[in-house]
Amino acid sequence: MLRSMLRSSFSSGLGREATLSTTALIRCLDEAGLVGEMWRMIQDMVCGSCLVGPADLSETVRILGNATMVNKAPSIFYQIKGRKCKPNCKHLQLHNPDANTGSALISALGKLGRKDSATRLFDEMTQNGLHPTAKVYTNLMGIYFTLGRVEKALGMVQEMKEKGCAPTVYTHTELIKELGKAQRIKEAYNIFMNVLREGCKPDVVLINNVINLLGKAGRLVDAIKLFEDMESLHCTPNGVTYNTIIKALFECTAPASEASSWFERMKANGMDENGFPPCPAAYCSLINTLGKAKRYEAANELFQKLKENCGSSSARVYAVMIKHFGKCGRLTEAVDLFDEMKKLGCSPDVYAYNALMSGIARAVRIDDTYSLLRTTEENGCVPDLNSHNIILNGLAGTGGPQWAMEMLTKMKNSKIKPDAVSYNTVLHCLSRAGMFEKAAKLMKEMQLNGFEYDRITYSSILEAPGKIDEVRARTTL
DNA sequence: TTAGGGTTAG
Repeated sequence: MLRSMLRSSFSSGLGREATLSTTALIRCLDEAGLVGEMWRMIQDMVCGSCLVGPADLSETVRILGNATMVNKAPSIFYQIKGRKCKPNCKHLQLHNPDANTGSALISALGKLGRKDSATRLFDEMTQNGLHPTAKVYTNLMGIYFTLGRVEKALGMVQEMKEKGCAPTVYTHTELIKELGKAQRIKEAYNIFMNVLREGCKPDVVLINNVINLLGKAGRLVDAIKLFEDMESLHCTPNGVTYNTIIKALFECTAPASEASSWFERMKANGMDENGFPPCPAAYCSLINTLGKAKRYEAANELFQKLKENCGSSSARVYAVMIKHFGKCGRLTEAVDLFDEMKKLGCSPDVYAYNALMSGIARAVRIDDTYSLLRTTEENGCVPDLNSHNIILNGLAGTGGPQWAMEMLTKMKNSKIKPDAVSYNTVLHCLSRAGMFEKAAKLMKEMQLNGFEYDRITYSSILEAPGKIDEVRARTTL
């Protein structure tokens, strides 16, 4: 019924009004989640005879870009532009809707991974006399960063300034975040200081980003100083700010008391009222950081708190906790958690299975590991390369070089090919057994298959002989 | 459009 209603509305009018109503209907279909209907409607619009204006085109591309149909957006853009929009383009080019279309399309192309098309479209837009908005510049800058073209990205900021387009807080945030990722911490921090000096008002997201990169670089003092400065910058710290600081404290191996005093401070600021931290992602990150620091009890406490506050947990955080329980030998608790997640209707994914499997393999229960691998498959979860490496490691531990080599051969003949981790695992096992010739041969093979030796490769083969001597020394005593 | 989530080997 809806479809016929839409159809009649579409065919009843001619020209601009009809198109406008079509766009409105497309928007409705999008909001209602009727993706199939929406797509048919758009195709009707494209194939029909009425003119599609830049505003409609812009809106359509935007909807497609935001919906899961991002890959359809460019083709629609070019179809309409080529067939219908052209006659109007000359005088419409300087209109905002066309700039918006280009902006939406650049964003869609970026999401699609078609970065070269995005940059080309940008050039096309500027050559046609369109003035890109700050949003477009920021978007394109992000694209250059992901392409690893840092200087070109920085050039975008320069260019926008020269063209009289003022960078926004989004631009600064993106710029500082990306420079941080590229390990150019000092530069990022200087840019932030310049932003302040130039009188641009930072917001809490920008500051959180700066705190985050300072913490990651081990500049804890600067990170905390910035936190203290927030009040004078008229920014109120939120849950993410506190989490970022606390995470930085853990990563810089600050004393536990210092981290808990920040927890208390956060609670005192009312962050606990609405369920702290504000979202499970923060918990997950903190739990993992605590586990890595071998502070398993603290990790478990936080995990329990997450369940209390959010009612349920995601498979991701379960996998993290299961992994850490397995690592510290608390296998029973790992298994209990695995059962608990199933009972609560949170079906384990390959990460959860791998986490449990590695715990079981660590406890040298290779048969159980195998049976878990089968269960993984039965539950529609496809074991991946990591699952195989976990089994390989278990086999190497219990059955020695022979089992390890057998499994490696099996992997080479199967769909899931061994990677550097697989080779390192077997190399370690061979060296431990004193089979250095075989190890040397395997290293050659590893290199031939395109895997470089890394720190772990060397430590695997070099530490093992030392251990053999230890064993010999003990037995001759 | 902007911050924060998990895999294996030593």
